Amino acid sequence: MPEKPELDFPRPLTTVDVVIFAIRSDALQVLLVQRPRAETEPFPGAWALPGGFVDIAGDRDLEACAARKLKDKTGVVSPYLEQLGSWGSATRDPRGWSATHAYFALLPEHAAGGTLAADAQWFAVEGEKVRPKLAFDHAEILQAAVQRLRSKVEYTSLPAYLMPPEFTLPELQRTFEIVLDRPLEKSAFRTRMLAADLIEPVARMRRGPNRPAQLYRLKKARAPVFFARTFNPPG
Amino acid sequence: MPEKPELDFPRPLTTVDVVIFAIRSDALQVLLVQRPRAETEPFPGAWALPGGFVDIAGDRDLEACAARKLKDKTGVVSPYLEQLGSWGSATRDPRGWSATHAYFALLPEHAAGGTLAADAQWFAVEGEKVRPKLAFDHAEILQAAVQRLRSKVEYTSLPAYLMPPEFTLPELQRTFEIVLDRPLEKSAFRTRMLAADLIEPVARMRRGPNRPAQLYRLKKARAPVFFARTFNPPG
DNA sequence: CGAGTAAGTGTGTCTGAGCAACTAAGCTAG
DNA sequence: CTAGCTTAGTTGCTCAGACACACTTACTCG
Repeated sequence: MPEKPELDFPRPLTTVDVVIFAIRSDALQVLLVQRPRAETEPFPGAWALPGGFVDIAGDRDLEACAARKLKDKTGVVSPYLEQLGSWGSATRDPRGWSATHAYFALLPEHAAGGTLAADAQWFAVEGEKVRPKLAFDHAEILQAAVQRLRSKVEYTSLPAYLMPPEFTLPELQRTFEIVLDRPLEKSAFRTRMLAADLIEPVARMRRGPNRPAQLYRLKKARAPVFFARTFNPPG
Repeated sequence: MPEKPELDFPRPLTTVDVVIFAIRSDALQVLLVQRPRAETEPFPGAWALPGGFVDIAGDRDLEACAARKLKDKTGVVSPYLEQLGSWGSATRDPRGWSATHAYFALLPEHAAGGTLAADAQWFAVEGEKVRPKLAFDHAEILQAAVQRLRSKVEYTSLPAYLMPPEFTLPELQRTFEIVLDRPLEKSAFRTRMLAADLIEPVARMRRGPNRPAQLYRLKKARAPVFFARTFNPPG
C-alpha cells in the first residue's frame, strides 16, 4: 500500500472502562479495582473502574473489549452491558492525551457473588459517589453511570437485570427502591410492571417468611419498555 | 520518567465524527462531506460524516474536537452538540483498528444556510438513511443519530434547537412533525410545549398569511425538559 | 362582502396515579 | 392449639392531567 501520511498523526491512548453495578446487602454497589502500586503507574494504589487498553490483536470491537474486562474481573460472561459514553482529553491521564470508552453493566446478585479478581472489591454507591477517591476522571464517569441508571429506571424496567433468574414482585420492587433510593407505591408498581410486559409469571411459587409468592422471570424479548409516567412516592 | 511498557501497545486510530442535522426545505437534512478521490485514501470519492482524527496538539478534549470539525464545515460556533456514542472495531476502517467518537449537532435553518466547506453538502434524511452509500460504518452511525433524535423528541423539546431565535408555535410544531415524520395534535402540542417551560413568549407578533401569531424564543435555561406522555396523531 | 384558512381556546372523556382498605395465607409465641 | 402478627396481592375510590375534537376569532383574498 502507498504511504498514508495522516496515519503518522500521534494517536491518543485508547482505553475501555466498565462501571459494574450489582445489588449486594440491600444496597447499590459498584466494582472497583486497585491500581498497581508501582511508581511507574499513574495513581498507584488508588481505586479505579475496571478497564484498560484496547487489545488490537484480541478485541474484535469495543463491546467485546468491555465484555472481556468484565469477565476478567468477575467471571460473568453475558450480563446487561450498555455503552455509557466516552471521555477524552489531554489532561485526564498523566501519560498523555487519552480517550476512554465507558460501558456500564448490571449484574444479578448471585453472579456478583462469584469469584472476584484479587485486586477487585465491591463498594457501596452513596448518592452518586463512592467512598474512596477514584483515579483519573473515574468519579465523573461513575456519576454519569449512576445518573443514567437512575434516569432509565424512571421509564424502563432495567433493574430487572439486577435480579436472579426468578424473583417475586416485592423483590423486584425492593430493587427498584434501592436503585431509585425512594419508596414506591405497591399497587402502581404492580400495574406498571405488568403493563410493561417485560416479565412473565412462572408456574412455581416461592415460600416466603409468611406466605408463598408468585415467581416471575424476565421475558426473552429484552426490548427496554417505556412507561407512560414516572411514579411518585406515597405520602 | 521510567519506562512504561504498556504504552508501547499499538494504539487504535482515534477519530471524531459529527452528525449535523438541520431542517431545510421542510425536511430533515444531514450534512455530508465527500472523501478525497486520492487512491491512497479509504473510500475515495464516497460521502461520509464530517470528522477526522483527533488533533492531540490542538484539541483540548473530544467535545472541542467535535466543535472544531463542525465549525470547519459550517462556520457555526455554538450549536446544540451532544455525544452520541462510539464505534470501534478492527474492521470498520481498512487502515486498521479504529474507534470513532460520534456526536450529533442540531443547527437552526438560518445557520445551516451559511457558507459551507467546498466538499460539504446537505442531504435529506429518508427514513433513517440517506441516498448515497456512506463510507466506513457511517450509515450505522447516522441511523443511531436519527433514532436518538426521534426518541428524544418524544419526551424532550430538543427540536427547539432547530428553530431560528424567534418562532411561532405552529412553526415549532411543524418542526416536530418533520422530525417525527407524523402529524401532531395542535391543542395537546401547545399544552405540552407551554408546560415544558422551555420557551417563552416574546412581546412582538409575526404577521402570517392569515393572522398575526405569537412569537416565542428558547429560554436561557437549556435543561432538556421531559414530558409525561407521548402525543398521538388525530384521527 | 363572503368564503376560506389558520391561530388560538374550550370541553368532555378516559386513563392512570395515589391512597387506603381489605382478604388471604402462613409464621410464631404463648 | 390458637390468636395475633406479617406480608402478598386485590379492589375501589378520588383526583389530576392529557388527549381528541370542536369551536371561536381574525385575517386574506377574490
